[in-house]
Amino acid sequence: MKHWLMKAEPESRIVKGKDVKFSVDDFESMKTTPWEGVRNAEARNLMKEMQAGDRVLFYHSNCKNPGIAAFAEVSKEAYPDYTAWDSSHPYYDEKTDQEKPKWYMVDLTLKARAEHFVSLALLKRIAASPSSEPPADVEYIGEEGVKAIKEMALINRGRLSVQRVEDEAWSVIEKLASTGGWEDEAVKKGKKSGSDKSNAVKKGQSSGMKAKTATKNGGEDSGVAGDIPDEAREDKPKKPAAKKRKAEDETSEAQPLRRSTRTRK
DNA sequence: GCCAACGTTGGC
DNA sequence: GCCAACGTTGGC
Repeated sequence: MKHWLMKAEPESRIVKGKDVKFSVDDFESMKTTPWEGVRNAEARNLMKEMQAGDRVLFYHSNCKNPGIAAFAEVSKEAYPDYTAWDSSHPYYDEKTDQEKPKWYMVDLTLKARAEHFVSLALLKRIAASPSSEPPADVEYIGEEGVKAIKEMALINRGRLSVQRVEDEAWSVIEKLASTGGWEDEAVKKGKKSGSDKSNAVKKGQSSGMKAKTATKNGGEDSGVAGDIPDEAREDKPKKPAAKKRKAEDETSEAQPLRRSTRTRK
């Protein structure tokens, strides 16, 4: 079984007139969701490698408090991302069609929220230890744990929205998420980390990575308010729309047309 | 909102 | 195939 990390944006964002927001609350309410909208070749190729049962870290990206919010699993292996040929979809890609799908997605099923939100700030703080000696508050991860974190793509390859997570890193994250023990630097309301275990997830969403538009039923935020401590919530103004990434794939399929990003010069 | 890092485009 | 210019990601 392999492990992965997939990014989603917890904050609203309008793309082509639609809010592609998708929160963990939504994820939780729908249980299983297609991870549509990935328009990056490397990320797509990684999704094609995923097997049913593989475990996935659900990551909050591009928000005030980025980090790992939940655990999920691959419930359906790669299949064509039909949103690519839906012209009304935010991530419509005019260059592909059903005859030759270029983009793929998998289905993910939420397994559990992280009891303790594992923030990027924490992971970076751990990774910053020159000696690989773990910080005192998370000393239970040991030196090996520090080394595993240092090697995470999340730390050294920031822009990849779908990444492989090595087994050691996976177990360190699991340990952190279930044990806690550090001061959550990102918490705004003064909540501590030790006592509450639900501080983790709040809303997750995907955007640059997965565009989850369809399923939102309107009130995602309201949904699981119960377990969501406010600290984790982020509210940023929505960003301008159309910013999605659409990297072309270089790898496998040949793509006849590529959108030129630099045409506007 | 700013801007660093990094991926991609596309001229040569 | 190299690499400069330019876009985008995404943390801060």
